[in-house]
Amino acid sequence: MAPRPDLAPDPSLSRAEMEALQEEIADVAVFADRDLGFDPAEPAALSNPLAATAGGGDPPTVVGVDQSFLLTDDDREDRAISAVVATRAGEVVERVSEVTPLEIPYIPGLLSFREGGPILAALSELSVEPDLALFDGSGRIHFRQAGIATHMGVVADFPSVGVAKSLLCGTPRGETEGLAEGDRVAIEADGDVDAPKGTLLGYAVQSRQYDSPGRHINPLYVSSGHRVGPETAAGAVLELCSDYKLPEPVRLADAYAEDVKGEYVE
DNA sequence: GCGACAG
DNA sequence: ATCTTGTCGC
Repeated sequence: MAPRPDLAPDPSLSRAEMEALQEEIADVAVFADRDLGFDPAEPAALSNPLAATAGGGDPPTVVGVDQSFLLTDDDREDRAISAVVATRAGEVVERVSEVTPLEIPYIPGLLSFREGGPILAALSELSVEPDLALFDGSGRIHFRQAGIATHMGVVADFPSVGVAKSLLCGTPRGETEGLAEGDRVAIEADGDVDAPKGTLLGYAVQSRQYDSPGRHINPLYVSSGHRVGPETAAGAVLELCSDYKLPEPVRLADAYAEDVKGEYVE
């Protein structure tokens, strides 16, 4: 495979052109493990220093991507702060951020056309090569199987995973309320998705859960972005969650994006 | 017309 | 996403 800058999100396209581009993205995307820089059977190498060193070579580089926003009255001068944090065996090795003007409003299903450009701008400042990139949003769990994680993975050509806090589309194969920590429930294609009904799109993943009843934490919705299969995606996210609901790289990117925003306000 | 969806 | 106080439970 190779990077596909020609498929980068262009905010000036018409809605129909955006949707057509997403169909093309989904067409070239690989929703299975391919050329991974780590062993999917040993996800511990992603966060555990001991397991990471065991193999002999360099520990895989895992990056988390997230954004914060500077919103205005009329949403014509909104800016996005994109943050990327790179980790290796659980340690931060690099972080970059970029402030970018936003061209279009948020439209469900077309998120990557609003936020994708800003994210690519930040990624271009990164000096390390990601072995895995985690995004705040959907991957294959998308109407046209081309969520922001898939779009970014295909354009930059690195393994990517979508980590969403709510379900965009698709149907869980079972109950997703009050799951136990480590549980996963398959999300399959339904009539709203451009894929054969029943196609496995991803998993509801319970990364954290309270011990006692009463209150419960909602699961994350994890899906393949590009070059990662659904099981590996779910396993990687669980491995990368230590003490919080979000996988560490994404949590760190979220905090960094908030920090940078703080320098523009208050 | 009804339904309705990441960030 | 962002704007915000209090409040529940460990």
